[in-house]
Order: sequence, then structure tokens, then C-alpha cells
Amino acid sequence: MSLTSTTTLDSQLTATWGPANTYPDVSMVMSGYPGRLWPQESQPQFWSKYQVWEWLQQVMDMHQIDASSIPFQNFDIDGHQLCSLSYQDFIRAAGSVGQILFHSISELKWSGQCHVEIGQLEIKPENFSCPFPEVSYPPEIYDPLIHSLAPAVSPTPSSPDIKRSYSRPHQVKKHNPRGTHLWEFIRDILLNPERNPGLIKWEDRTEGVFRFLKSEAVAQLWGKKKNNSSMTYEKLSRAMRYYYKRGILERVDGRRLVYKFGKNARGWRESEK
DNA sequence: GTGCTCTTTCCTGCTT
DNA sequence: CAAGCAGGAAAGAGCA
Repeated sequence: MSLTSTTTLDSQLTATWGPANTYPDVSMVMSGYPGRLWPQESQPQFWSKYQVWEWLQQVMDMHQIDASSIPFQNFDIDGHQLCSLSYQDFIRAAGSVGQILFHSISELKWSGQCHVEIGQLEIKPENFSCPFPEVSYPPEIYDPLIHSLAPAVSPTPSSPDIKRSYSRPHQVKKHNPRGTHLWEFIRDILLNPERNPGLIKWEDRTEGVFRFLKSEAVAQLWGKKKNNSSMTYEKLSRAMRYYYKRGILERVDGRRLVYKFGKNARGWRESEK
């Protein structure tokens, strides 16, 4: 894929996706896994100036925008001040990029509020009521592409507790070397249609049958997440085929780009929300 | 260092 | 013919 198309894809995605994937995985919630995010770290209003700059850098990287194209000195502010900026303020401070920044920070503020709710609540499925209740992961381990917008990924270098808490052996026993598995990545794209710009769609929601609409774009996203610019649908599909043996996916014969979740796939059913 | 898991990469042959 | 599928083989990478 060319740089241009990648950029377009990124823009397209970031326009529709956001770092709202900041809620606990349902499976973890179900198993009593406690909230792991430090609520303050996830809320931009608590960021330091340094974290604000980190976030800026992330957004610029995400959109492949030259960092020199915006005056960083206009963002020599802390998170509290950042959150109080209006849309017009962002436009004044960063020109056309301000729109992207405003969108990003709006979503972060929103997801940050969600963290507070989560932190305040005892996390149980019945009172878990975020606006995007579908299964998703805290940003340090999951984010289909938009990962780079989530503050906990990089703008929180001073919060080792996030990683530390995640490695507590009694909480995650399953070997999960790279945080998110491919099938979970796919699942979460499906479960967040408002942030899924026509990449994959359900063919049969109740049966767990889905189809890739933009196979190479999904592969690019997966590659981006894994820091692998050479990812292709061919390679991705090989990994998908390995899931057949493990019962995570089932074969759908005769239909191209169509897969079906198997008995060992969790979290895709509506009833599991 | 070793073994395990989960990919990633490459490949050949087949199907649509 | 191109794109996708199937699956073997080997290697890479993170983790216990």
C-alpha cells in the first residue's frame, strides 16, 4: 500500500475510531479481573505538559503528519488546560490539524470519564455500562490501530504500574505474549462498527460469521499494531487458518474472505456483552 | 538456556 | 490470470 493510501486509511479510521477501547475485556471482567488502569493516567485532564506533548507526537505519528507542521509551543500546557480548549482554540493553535487533535482529545476525555466510572464501580458485568459496551481492552494492550492515540500507550511513560499490574500472575495466567491475539483484534473491529469503516462486516451475527471487505486494509492495520509494515492479507489469513485447529475459527467452505468464530472464541456473541 | 505459544514468512498446489 | 484458500515447514518473538 502506498503512503498516500495508508494516510488516507489512517485518517479515515481515526475519524471513525477512537481510543474508546479503554474498557476492560469482558472475559477479564467476568473472571473478576480488576480494573488495571490508573484512572488519572487515562484522563487527559491529569496529564503533565510532557504527557500532552507525548500525546501530540502520537497523534502526529498516527496521521503521518510532519511534527514541524504545528507549533508545539502552542501546546506548552498541561492536561487540564488542554481539556479546556475549545474546537476553535485547537484550530487557532494548530490550523487544520487542530480538528484532528480536538477529535482525539474529545474521545480521550470521554473514555477517561469512563475509567472513573469503572474505577468507582465494582466491576461486574451487570453494572458495566460504558457507551461502547462491546468487548475491548485497556489501551496498553489493545487498540485496533488507534492504539497510538491512546494516552496510556506512550504518553504515560511514567506509569510503570500499568504494565506491572498487567503482569500479575494470578490475574492473567494464559500465555499471551503480544497482548492481543489476531482473532481478538478482528473481533473487536467487528464489535465496534461505529469505529469500523467498512473493513469487516457480519454476515451472520448470531452464528459468528463475518467477511473481510477490505482484506488488505485489515492486514495493514494488524501490521501497524504489530509494528510490521510488511503484513499482508496472505500472511494474516495464514494465521487465521491456524485458528481452525484450535477451534477459535471454523471453516466456511466455498466463500472467499468469510470466516466464522468457533467454540473457543470468546466475547463475540451479543449475549456475552 | 529451554520450551512453549502465537504468530510470521515462505512455499506449493488447488480453487474461484 | 489474479486473488484467495489450504496447510506444511521453519523461524521469530515474548514469556515462564
